[in-house]
Amino acid sequence: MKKHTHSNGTTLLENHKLRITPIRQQVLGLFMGKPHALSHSDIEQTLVGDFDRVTIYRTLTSFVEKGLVHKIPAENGVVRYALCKDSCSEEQHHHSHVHFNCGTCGQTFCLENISVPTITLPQGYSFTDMNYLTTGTCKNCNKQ
Amino acid sequence: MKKHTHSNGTTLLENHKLRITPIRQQVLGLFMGKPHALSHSDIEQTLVGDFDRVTIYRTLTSFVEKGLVHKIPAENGVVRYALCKDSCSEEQHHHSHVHFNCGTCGQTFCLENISVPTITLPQGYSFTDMNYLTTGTCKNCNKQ
DNA sequence: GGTCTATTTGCAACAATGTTGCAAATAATT
DNA sequence: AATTATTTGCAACATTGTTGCAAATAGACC
Repeated sequence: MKKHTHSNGTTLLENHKLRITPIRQQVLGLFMGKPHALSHSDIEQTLVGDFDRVTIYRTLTSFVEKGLVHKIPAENGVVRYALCKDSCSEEQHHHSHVHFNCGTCGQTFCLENISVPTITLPQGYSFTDMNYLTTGTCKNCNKQ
Repeated sequence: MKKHTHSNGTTLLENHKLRITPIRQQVLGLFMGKPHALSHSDIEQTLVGDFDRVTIYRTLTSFVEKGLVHKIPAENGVVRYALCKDSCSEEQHHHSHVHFNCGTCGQTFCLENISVPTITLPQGYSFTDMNYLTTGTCKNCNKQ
């Protein structure tokens, strides 16, 4: 049994000062329905109905700008996006969490419960964000 | 006064079972002459003489395969490459070190002296590699 | 409901990045 | 110098991302 996420998504868009449009609702729905990060082409292939490639790019850009999702670059250069857990806004993103990229299924997950260990930067360096990307085999793929 | 790195580079190529060719010597020379990581387009713009784009891609791929350099994906999806410090080979890469991307000059550095803090993955996940990418302002840019 | 306006979308065109197949050139070996 | 496996250049193509502009539309106001 699947819960209707429509109203949640709409509220989420409103909270982040984004106009409610069909493509935004549908893209946000995809993110809410999947446990892993999505690439532009994932989204392009999954969307129902005819939406322009450019519009998908702009949708993702607006989501990032308003703090709804964050970008995750993979080892091979593929850029994926995942929902920000909470309390991200246009002003402040703080999604310094651990990402895990499975070499078998290729999917990327946010390990929300694991906090990123901090490091001490060398003298002179200042810090704004950090990204901890691990590669290996995920729970599901290890079962088989 | 600049030291000739030609012979060092040649030995390095030989050690990694790579044939000595003009483009490989020159690309390796670029890496040895710069403290920061280089992207494909950095290399394309800097190389002296006419080399094909495709050949540069293949040069970088062979360097990665043989453990001479490693890939570093930046936040925006740009892929850069940097020399492996030492003891990387075709069989084993272990360049789990910290990368720093400066938001001001845009350059990426390997912070060789800082070891990557380890984390405990959730039950069921197995681990092969990790990559710690920090963003901020580098030493040079902070001076100004 | 209808009108207005700023935002969003689709389209076209383009730029950048990365890949593949194949023939010619060349590095290393004999 | 001859041989052979590797590497290079070229052409063609695939994917990914960007920009400008006119048409469509979401939200606000009456």
